Amino acid sequence: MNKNSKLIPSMIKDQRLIEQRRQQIIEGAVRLFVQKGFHKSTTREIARECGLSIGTMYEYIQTKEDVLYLVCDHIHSELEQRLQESVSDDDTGIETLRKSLKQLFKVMGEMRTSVLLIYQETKSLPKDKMAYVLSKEEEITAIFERILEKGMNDGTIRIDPSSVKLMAHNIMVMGQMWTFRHWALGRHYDLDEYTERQMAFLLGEFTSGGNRDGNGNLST
Amino acid sequence: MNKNSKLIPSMIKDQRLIEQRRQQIIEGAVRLFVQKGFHKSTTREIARECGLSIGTMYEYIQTKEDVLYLVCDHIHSELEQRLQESVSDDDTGIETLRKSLKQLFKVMGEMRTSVLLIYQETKSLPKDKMAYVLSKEEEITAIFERILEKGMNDGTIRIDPSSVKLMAHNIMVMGQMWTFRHWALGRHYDLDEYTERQMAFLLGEFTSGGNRDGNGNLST
Amino acid sequence: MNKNSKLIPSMIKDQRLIEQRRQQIIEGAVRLFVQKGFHKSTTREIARECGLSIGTMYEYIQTKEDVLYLVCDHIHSELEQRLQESVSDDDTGIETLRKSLKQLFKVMGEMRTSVLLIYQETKSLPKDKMAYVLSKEEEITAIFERILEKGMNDGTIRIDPSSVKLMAHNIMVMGQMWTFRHWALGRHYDLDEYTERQMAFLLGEFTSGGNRDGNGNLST
Amino acid sequence: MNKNSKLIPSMIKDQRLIEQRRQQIIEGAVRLFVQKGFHKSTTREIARECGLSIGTMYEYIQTKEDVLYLVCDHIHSELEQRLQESVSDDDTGIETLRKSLKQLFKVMGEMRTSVLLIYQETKSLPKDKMAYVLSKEEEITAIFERILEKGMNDGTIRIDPSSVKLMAHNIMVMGQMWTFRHWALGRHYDLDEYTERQMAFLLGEFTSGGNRDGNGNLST
DNA sequence: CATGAATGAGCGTTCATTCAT
DNA sequence: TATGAATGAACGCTCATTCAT
Repeated sequence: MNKNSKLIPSMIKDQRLIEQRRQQIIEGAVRLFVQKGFHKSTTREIARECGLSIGTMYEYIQTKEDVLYLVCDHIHSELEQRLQESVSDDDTGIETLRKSLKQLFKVMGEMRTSVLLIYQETKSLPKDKMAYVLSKEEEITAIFERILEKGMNDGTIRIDPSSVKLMAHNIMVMGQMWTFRHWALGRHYDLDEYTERQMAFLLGEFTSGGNRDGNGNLST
Repeated sequence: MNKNSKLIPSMIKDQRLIEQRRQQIIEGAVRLFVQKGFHKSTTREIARECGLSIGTMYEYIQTKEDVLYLVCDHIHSELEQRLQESVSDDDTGIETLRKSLKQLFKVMGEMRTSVLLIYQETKSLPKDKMAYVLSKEEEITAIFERILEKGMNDGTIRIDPSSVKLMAHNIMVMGQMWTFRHWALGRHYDLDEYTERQMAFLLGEFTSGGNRDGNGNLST
Repeated sequence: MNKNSKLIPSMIKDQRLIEQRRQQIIEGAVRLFVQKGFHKSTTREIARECGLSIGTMYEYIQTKEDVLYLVCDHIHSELEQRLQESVSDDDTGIETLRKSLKQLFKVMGEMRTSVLLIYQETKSLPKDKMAYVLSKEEEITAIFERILEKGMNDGTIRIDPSSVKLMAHNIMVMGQMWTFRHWALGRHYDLDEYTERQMAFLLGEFTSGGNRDGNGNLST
Repeated sequence: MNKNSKLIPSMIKDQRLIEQRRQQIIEGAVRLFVQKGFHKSTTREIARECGLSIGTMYEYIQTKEDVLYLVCDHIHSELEQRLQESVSDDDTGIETLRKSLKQLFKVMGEMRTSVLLIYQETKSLPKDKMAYVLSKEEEITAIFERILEKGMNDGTIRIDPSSVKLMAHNIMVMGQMWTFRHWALGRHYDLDEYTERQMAFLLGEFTSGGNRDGNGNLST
């Protein structure tokens, strides 16, 4: 992608090759980082896992942190794409929400370890790259904001407008929770149970109104 | 504390001194880790920040990771204690919940950077220490489990019994969210708004019943 | 050599280069260890003496102890080879013994400081490496066992069969003695005198019979 | 002993106490050094093993190497004394030799690990202390020189006068051999066999004459 | 384009020794 | 005399990065 070409200069001219090699790097690095974490993985190990020589790898990146950025960006992209897939213009707001939530939990189940990875290692990114990754996180969150707004517009979702952003974040966090609290949640719930319960929790809020006061009472 | 004395042996005999120096280490390390993170802080920097020589610091710990454990354990302890403070036997379940949630968000506001720290660095702990820290995290979560159960027993909270654990985790995560999503949330909400909205969200669930199906509809 | 490649892994792929650099390391290390001993030599000093950077040196070894092993093994190999050279199938047993003893003392004279080195530092080797070095020491000793047996078979050497092993060890020790007692012996004897006297001592035993009892009397 | 008091100054005035504490240090240190060697034993460990605090220990020594010296000197003294015990003016030369050799091997059997210790660690002593220890080694060797001379004078031992020193060293080395080659010798001989064979070897030489030429032939 | 040997600053950790109490 | 907490120079070793081939 062009943005990466700008954020991460390469010594190589052939854009095709860059794309291909970076894909290799991402795949190897994800495998390794999921196992050992970013800090405990050496550049040599990353290169070996990618099937590249260390010298060749460095033709396509500038620093080890670039690898982490590539990885985070890739996972985010996959996440975004798969969430976007579940959104259809033909559905009502609540219907879209229902489908996208299902998809969210499904995807979090399937990408559990890699989502956990970006969750834990984003902070190791250099300032500029981190800002980029966080902005992507916000974009993904915005998918849910738009769904909520759609539901508000078509009357299928009731929610205080100023809470839309927050609820979108809540949704995202409930998805990620499955990855970063799996050590505890996984002992008590399987993904289906988790999905059903969290959806009930969220959808209850959106259908009952979200017009409650701080005490949980419906405002009149 | 005795547990630390067992988990982290010291060369020093005087228990008082160990307690005092470790407190020094924790304070210095928190300051530094919040600024630079665990991995980018060197042992020499930690020692300097604590006002100890590197040699002296190592009389009170065994490895750099021990410092991280000390820090995590300390923050957890403070967290637990402050949450526990807000729990009174005299209140009804829902009342206790309301107070403890208020306290949760208040504490997360005040300890934001240090809670974020343990949140991000726990994974860098060695296996045995990490297990210990996670078990503490579960203990804290259990505070909310007990509150929810109390409310169920006195009829002030309605919730599916099998969802108690999950909701306790949801509560904890909503608290921590303020620290790890503050980069986004902080631009749109202040802590009071955040508190009020999240409490409304949670208390709505608990008072309306939690007897909804996966579509958010109240079961009949 | 293959055995070293297995005992001491290297990060470098080119076997030629490994051989060459390890030779460099051995030469520098012997020079240094002879001067200062193993413990007082730092890895940086070793590297400097070898003409390598510390990083480069560590591409060819894993630990400082590996250097010691390389050194011990090299000296042993040279020792073994030079002793083996003096053994010819065409000579009688006693003749072979005479020649090999001469060679032994000659070599001990020429390799005095380096033999002293392995003699003093072998004990600093890690368990597995030490076992290997000691087994090599036994192999070298076995050279003399075989010579004695040859002489027994062709009737030129008389010795109690059960003393063969011991006498082989005695021979080896008389060789090494020149290195580790040189501080005293060297003040009274030169190498030629030492050689002649020790040979007379040993050969006297082997020609007169070795059939004496514990009192030194010839058994009848 | 006075010599130690001069070689190793102490902060303490009371000579009795010095003697006693140093005995403590020697006993603890020998135990430790035999197990782990000098270099791998820390001063803290030595102090603990002696039942002294590190501070107290340092009141009676100046450096860690002093401990090694104390140990070497002590073992040497015991060795010397026990050898001296076996020498009686009433016996003939050959008789004295026979008894002292028996005692030598007996003592080497009993003090095997500690003799090995001084044998391996003497080289780690600082120059001046090492010279002192080596001079002690020579003194002990001189015991055998005197025995051999006695036998030459009373006609019970035949040996080339210029070989006396060498044979005394040979005797000493045959004694020490039991300690530093025990890893190999011990698999084939027990101490009694070793003693008998080595005595036969030595006594054969001394009774047959030692008047052989470099080829082992008796000179006419 | 690809390679991998070379580099050295910098890391975590140790431990002989001191000295205030 | 006895103590043990404090010290910091120095150690062995790592690893991201470079660059000659």
